[in-house]
Amino acid sequence: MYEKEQPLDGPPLIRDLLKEKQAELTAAERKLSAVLLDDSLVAGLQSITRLAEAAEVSTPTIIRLARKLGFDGFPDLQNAIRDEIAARMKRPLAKLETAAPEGDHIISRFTAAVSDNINRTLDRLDLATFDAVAEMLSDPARRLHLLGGRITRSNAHYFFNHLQIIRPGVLLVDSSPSVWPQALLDMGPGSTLIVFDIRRYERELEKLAGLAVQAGAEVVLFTDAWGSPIERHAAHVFRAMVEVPSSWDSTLAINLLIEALVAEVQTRAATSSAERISALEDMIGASKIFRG
Amino acid sequence: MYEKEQPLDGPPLIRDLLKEKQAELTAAERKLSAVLLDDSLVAGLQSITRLAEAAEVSTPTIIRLARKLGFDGFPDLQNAIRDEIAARMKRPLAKLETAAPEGDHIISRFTAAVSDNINRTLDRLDLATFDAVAEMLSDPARRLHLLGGRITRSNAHYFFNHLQIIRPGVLLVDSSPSVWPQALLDMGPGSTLIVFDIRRYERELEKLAGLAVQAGAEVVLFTDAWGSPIERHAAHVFRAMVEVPSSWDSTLAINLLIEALVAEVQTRAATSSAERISALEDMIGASKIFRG
DNA sequence: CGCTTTTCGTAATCATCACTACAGGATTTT
DNA sequence: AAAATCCTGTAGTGATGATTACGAAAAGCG
Repeated sequence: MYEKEQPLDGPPLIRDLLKEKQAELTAAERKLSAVLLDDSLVAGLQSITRLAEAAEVSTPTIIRLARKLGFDGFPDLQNAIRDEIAARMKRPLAKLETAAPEGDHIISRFTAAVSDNINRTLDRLDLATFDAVAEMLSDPARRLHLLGGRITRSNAHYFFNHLQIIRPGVLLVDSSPSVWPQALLDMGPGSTLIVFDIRRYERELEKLAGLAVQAGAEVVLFTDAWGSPIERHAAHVFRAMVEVPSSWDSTLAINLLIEALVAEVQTRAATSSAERISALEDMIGASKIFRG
Repeated sequence: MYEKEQPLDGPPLIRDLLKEKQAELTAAERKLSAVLLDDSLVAGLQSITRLAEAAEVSTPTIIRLARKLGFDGFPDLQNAIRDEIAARMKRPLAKLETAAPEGDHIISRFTAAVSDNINRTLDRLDLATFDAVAEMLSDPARRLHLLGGRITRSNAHYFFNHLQIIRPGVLLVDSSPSVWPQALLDMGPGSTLIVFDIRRYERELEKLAGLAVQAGAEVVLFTDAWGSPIERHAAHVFRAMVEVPSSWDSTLAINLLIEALVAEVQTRAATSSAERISALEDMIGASKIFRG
């Protein structure tokens, strides 16, 4: 009659059980595990048939997973889930916090900040700018040059990586300024220079951007909330929030913009890029290097 | 498949339904109602037989109560209870709400997906793994090798970029497999190989990871929800959700993990890395290249 | 490239469940 | 106090659920 208050480490939480055994799970089991974890296990309270449909696996798979976790069968697992949820409902707040990291763990504070950054970045985002840039990047006649700073080099590279596959005429500007003069030769009218410059703005970048504009190129700038000096040269500017509880800035909001742009450009250039991609995959499939 | 988000006052809460009808309930029904209310309705998720036992009433009583509340039968009531509990369990984490969540604009749909990815990635994240890896990466005696695949190369580079500044002994493995044999020479005990491998898993990466383990290195893997074959070699695994409305996968959740790790490693290695950073900044300040 | 092993779903079987019909018993009404 | 009404549980039935056995397909291995 009396419910025993569980010591913190009493019954193993199914959540943790799932995470722990994750490695030994098969593909289908992992799919199921994902569905369970998604809704804080609530999905596991349905009948085995419904759960199977929801997870797109067969009912035996569910039973096998239950057994793997150490339960007798599905009903046994279901009881455990109910108990766990009941326990969590007792102290709604206290228990939830352990589950969803709300503590002082960095990952929590960090995510909160990132979430905030993304929201604010999107609030400030001008959809017209987004569309205009997407349009510009989709024009196969245009030549695209990507340039990043010390930290944002990776972002430029990431963008380059995708654009290069989707369309022709994409170039990654080398990071060492000594070769920039040559790169400038290619930037004339019909060229777009995509620059990344967040705080601890780099003079050299602005210099190059200015010269590119003089040469007739258009500049698209990704910067932070405060705005890099390159803004004056830029035809289009994206301002992203970058502050997080770290000594470093977060470029996640910038990456979000990049990924969204890639998706959009991909869509617009669908036909031609489809060919490029399949051609590329053929090439990759053909060359099986390092097959010792 | 997809749970529709209920408007705040959409479905009448069963709790309230019960209180409302309390007056018209019979003795046995009231006994049942009490049991239900006790455990925040969780008791109602058992089979009708068990619930009957728990409430010390008969099964027909349960059905009659369900009907009185306006439900078709017991399963119908049970579904409502599950939905209600699911709603209450919804992640307390800050929801990333776009300014225009309703628009079909890609950026909206994209952000929604990313937000979901991040939440689900964190749900699955094992904090112990995070801490263990942070600890490992903070050990200045360890040698760190970073390796990415076709797409994830940029992520590896981003991680490398930061780690390199924070601590000594960080290496980025070249992307061309032809030079991997040399790289392998450096990977012995005391080395950590950090691999990124998301779907369209690359055989070559697994090959290298396997050899690295044989040589005595430890492997840390960043992969997607399905799990790269490298998992078997890995001492620590991070699984991130990567699906977005795009032909491409999103590595944002992976980047979040990376940034959080950087923040943590930075903190742990605070003293020594502070020196490194200021030394680096001095160097950057001193060499004013490209100042035409 | 063929073999073995593992994984996964289909289909058949068995158990349990939700529900209905009915009747004993309590409560109320006249 | 007798009759009618309402409440409640027992028992039985159809339906759904959980489980097992088996075979196809995929993955791993030599």
